[in-house]
Amino acid sequence: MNQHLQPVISTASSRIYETLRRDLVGGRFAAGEKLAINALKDHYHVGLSPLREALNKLAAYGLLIQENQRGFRVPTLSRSELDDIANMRLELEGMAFERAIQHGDDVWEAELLAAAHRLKRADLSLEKGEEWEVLHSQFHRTLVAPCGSVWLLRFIEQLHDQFDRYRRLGPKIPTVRQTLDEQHHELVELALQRDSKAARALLDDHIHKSYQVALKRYQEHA
Amino acid sequence: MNQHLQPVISTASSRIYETLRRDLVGGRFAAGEKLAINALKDHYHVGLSPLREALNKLAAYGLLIQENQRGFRVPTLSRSELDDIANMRLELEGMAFERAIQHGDDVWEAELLAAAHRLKRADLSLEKGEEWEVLHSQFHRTLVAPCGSVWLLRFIEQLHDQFDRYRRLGPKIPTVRQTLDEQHHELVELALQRDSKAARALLDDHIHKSYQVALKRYQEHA
DNA sequence: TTATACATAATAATCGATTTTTTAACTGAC
DNA sequence: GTCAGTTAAAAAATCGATTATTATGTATAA
Repeated sequence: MNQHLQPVISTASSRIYETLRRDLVGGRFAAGEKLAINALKDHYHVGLSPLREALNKLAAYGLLIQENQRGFRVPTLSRSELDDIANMRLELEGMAFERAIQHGDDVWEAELLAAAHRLKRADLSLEKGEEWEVLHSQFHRTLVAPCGSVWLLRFIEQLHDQFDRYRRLGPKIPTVRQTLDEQHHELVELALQRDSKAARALLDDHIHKSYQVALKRYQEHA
Repeated sequence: MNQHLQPVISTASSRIYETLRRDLVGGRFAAGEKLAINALKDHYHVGLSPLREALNKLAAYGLLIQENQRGFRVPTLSRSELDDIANMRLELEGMAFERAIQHGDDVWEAELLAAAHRLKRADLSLEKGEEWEVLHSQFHRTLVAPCGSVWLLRFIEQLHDQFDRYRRLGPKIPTVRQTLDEQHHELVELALQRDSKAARALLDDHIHKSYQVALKRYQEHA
């Protein structure tokens, strides 16, 4: 069932990479903050070499800024960047979703239903911790998975991580969240009906509502 | 004049990164090849730490494949991936060019003309070495620069590097190349006239012709 | 032969220490 | 007091060596 049995073998470097990625996306570092490498080393109990390799990867991925001779910083947040990210999500995820609806087979349909179901269970618990976040990412990944473009999927993944830096700034807003949760199931419905047009429209709306949430977070954050 | 006076300060890590990026894009490594880190270390005269940091960045960027406990490999080439990359270029560069034409100011117009002029001088010399490649990249970067989206530019840059792994597989084909060279000037023309529609159509054609070249290279490569 | 277990060589990953560079603190002249 | 120059402390980058893992070779048994 587990499609990527890759990380059975892990290295210190790959583990700390994944940990730091989660923590950066989850907002456990302040935007603009300069990372004290030695402090990180102690905090995460890793050696300097694997830590630096992870930081280099995160910088290439866009979750850190690297400046020669002065280490690594957490990227700052800005309204204009949030707009940029949300717009790119609209374009790329819309494109991918339409293609996925065209190409997705019955295995995909089953995976979609499964992903939506797992997410709904987590929705109900109202305890939206890291586990909900994982299921939520997984759901959106599944939605576009059979789009046929490896690079498109890669870019979308990257944009999601960037977007979540804004969305996860503050505490959850239950009322808006509920609408968004309901849309997940409607997205599956339209996908199964192969209604590209309506599906894309709903996804656009979904991303736009998420954007409103993220923007609110960002503005209340200051 | 030089807008990014950033890499005045460089580190061993950033230097070897840039060198390896160029060599990977320029096809100086065989597709699928496993990199012998020690050999690289000797060949490029760098230490292990900066080399590994560069390799990690290149893997995150997509120019290398990293497998835990078994180092780094050059990604293989495939028809389907070339198709994917070319399609994504069509979508993203088209989008970016249209936006650039909407937002670009008179400074952009001047830079466009300058970039096209420099490229033409290199075209004429028929000696299309690394210098031509740099000017060519710079031209295409300028074309889309004022599109307003940092992330879009980032993705396009990445796709260009990936595309060039195919385009630069074999020797130049003068006849096709000449058509492509001429299109560069026509692209500037249409951009200055702010004719989004025609400009995008020509860019589509330009990318498509480049794709044909890259595909030929790839097929003759085997 | 073919397969399996073991030993050996090669390579990747990591550690601990050193070197280099930047940042902060200090000093004295104006 | 402020500013340039100097020194001290901190941090980043790099090196050389060690450890862990994988790949290779060889001998032995089925």
